Amino acid sequence: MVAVEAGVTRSTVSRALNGEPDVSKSTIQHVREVAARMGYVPNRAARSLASARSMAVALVIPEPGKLALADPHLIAVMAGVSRRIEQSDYLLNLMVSSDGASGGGASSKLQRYLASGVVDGVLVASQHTRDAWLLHLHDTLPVVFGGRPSELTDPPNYFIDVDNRGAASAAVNHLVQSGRRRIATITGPADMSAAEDRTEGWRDALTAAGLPATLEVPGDFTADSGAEGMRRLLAEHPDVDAVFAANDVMAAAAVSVLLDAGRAVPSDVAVVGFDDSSAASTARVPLTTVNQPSERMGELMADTLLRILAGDDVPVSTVVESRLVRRASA
Amino acid sequence: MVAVEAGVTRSTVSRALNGEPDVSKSTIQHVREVAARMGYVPNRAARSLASARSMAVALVIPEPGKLALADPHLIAVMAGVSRRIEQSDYLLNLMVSSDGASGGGASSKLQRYLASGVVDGVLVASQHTRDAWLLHLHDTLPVVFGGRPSELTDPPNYFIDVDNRGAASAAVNHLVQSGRRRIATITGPADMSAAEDRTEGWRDALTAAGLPATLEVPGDFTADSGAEGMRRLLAEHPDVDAVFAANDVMAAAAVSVLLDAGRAVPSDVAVVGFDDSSAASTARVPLTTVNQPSERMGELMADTLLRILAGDDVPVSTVVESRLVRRASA
DNA sequence: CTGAAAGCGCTTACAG
DNA sequence: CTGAAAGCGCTTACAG
Repeated sequence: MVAVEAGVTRSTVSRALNGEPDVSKSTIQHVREVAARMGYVPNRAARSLASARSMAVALVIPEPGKLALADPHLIAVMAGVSRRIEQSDYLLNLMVSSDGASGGGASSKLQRYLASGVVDGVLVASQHTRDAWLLHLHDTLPVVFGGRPSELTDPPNYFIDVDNRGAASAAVNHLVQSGRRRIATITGPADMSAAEDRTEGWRDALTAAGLPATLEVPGDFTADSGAEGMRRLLAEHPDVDAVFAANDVMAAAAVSVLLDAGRAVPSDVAVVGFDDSSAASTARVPLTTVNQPSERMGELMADTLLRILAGDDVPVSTVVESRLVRRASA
Repeated sequence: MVAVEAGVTRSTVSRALNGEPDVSKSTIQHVREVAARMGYVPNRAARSLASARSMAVALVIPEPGKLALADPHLIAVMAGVSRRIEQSDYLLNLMVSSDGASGGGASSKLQRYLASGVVDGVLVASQHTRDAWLLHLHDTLPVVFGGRPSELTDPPNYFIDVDNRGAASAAVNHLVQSGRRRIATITGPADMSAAEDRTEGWRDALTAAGLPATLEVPGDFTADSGAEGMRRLLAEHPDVDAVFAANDVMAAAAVSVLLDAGRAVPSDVAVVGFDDSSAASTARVPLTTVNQPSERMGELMADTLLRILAGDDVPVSTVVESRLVRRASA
């Protein structure tokens, strides 16, 4: 520590720079001036080692990079997380895991990283049942999930979410109210709670209306799967008159397929999405969709983690408002 | 180090785990087994401190989070970087800086981080002249830029790029060849070399064709600026018959404004974009645009940095191929 | 309010 | 091929 040249010991310098309570104002002032003049920046590794805190948090996205970054909702969550963390003293460590298989290569690489002390806390952007190990990560580190984890654990996991089931039900009910009778759904990946809940909501609304909940085709939140799902619906159920897609990306793709097949949207087939992400407004027919405050949710995730790290008491789950946004597609 | 229980010293454990050359096969095997059984993961801070290497690299995006993550080209670059780094032993540290001002708060926070030894190298996703300090970061750390830096420095900076000027010129020439005569441009931010080069390319093509290069309105790569630019062009030059937008996001927004104004695309006004990002195919009229292999460029950036870190000799600049992709808009 | 000293958990010349 | 020892650059009880 060259800053010893300020005329005090390293201990004092350390304390002054870290703004500890019991240091005289004048010393703090002086030390900081000298440090600034010398362009001194404490070595982070040494600091971590000595203080047992890394002052960094990880944002884990357990999806192959390509997929993760193609989803505008996830991107918005990231933006929110990034914004909130930036305002803190913490550093953001992005970790996109391309594992795929259960506990495969990349995933265990990820596990090793998280166990190596590089971060003080973890944010999980989306979780699949195949990534069950994430559910127990909180035995080691504070963790906050975006979206309800796939399973309830005993010490529960913190999470931020919307009422997926209720919101989906309201969206489908809008279709029912506008006179649709053959309402299909293109689902999200079966191993994610948000997707499952949205399908349940679709079923709820149809059942309540006395309509059959049979037109269900699987998707995985990607545009390709949305297009494929829509094609299949048209082939197998040409009389379909409405589609609830579990996210906007799939809804936008479905709209494209419909238009290309000569079906008018919404007059022939109405389409509702979920997320109200950028995909909703740029779709060929602007989407009626469920607004989910994705960026705000990212901020809340980060904020919750930061508060846990600060030792505050925070609620285990935070459910934010969602609402149906009416545009042209339904 | 609890793994001393393997019957050897810490030194040997360290060497075995790090796969150093001069350790007997049997020892390596044994130590690794014991370590795996005990779930031992070396502390990264201690390792960094002792070895003077962090085994992490930073991806710096000197844009406000909102902006950065709204640009599909940058997202693709990120995906490429992430993919390549994932395959290495390095960790990816994402740093989105919202500074804005010259050397302001967030920017100096960023500078401190980079100086604190958290990373062994830096990737810069996009650079503005206002971020001049980035140009000299290579005095301290290996750095690779995405896109030619705004200024030539003496020890030059490494970068990956496309021939923005040539590609833009070819794109505009396509408009000229198809009979357009009043060809406007909506530019990117004036403080970025890629934007400047694309405007030059537009000018080149018009000059070569003996057409006036006067219809130039400023944009900043955002959808809003593209829409605003298009509105302004329509108001001030209602006879415009083609537009070269410096990126797809602006081009897609321009298409929307044109359609809403009752102009047919491309028959009334042709539109060409740049990037061939996801915005090109999802535009209301699929965009004719300059394909830039964004994800590949991200991979190359990462790969170049990794090779520098490995001590290899690498070329200062790598220019990848771009090509005009014809779709419906021009 | 400030010093002197120990220690965080590894790696790495230096011997052997 | 492996040990013993020093040291990486900080923080933090412990005294005073």
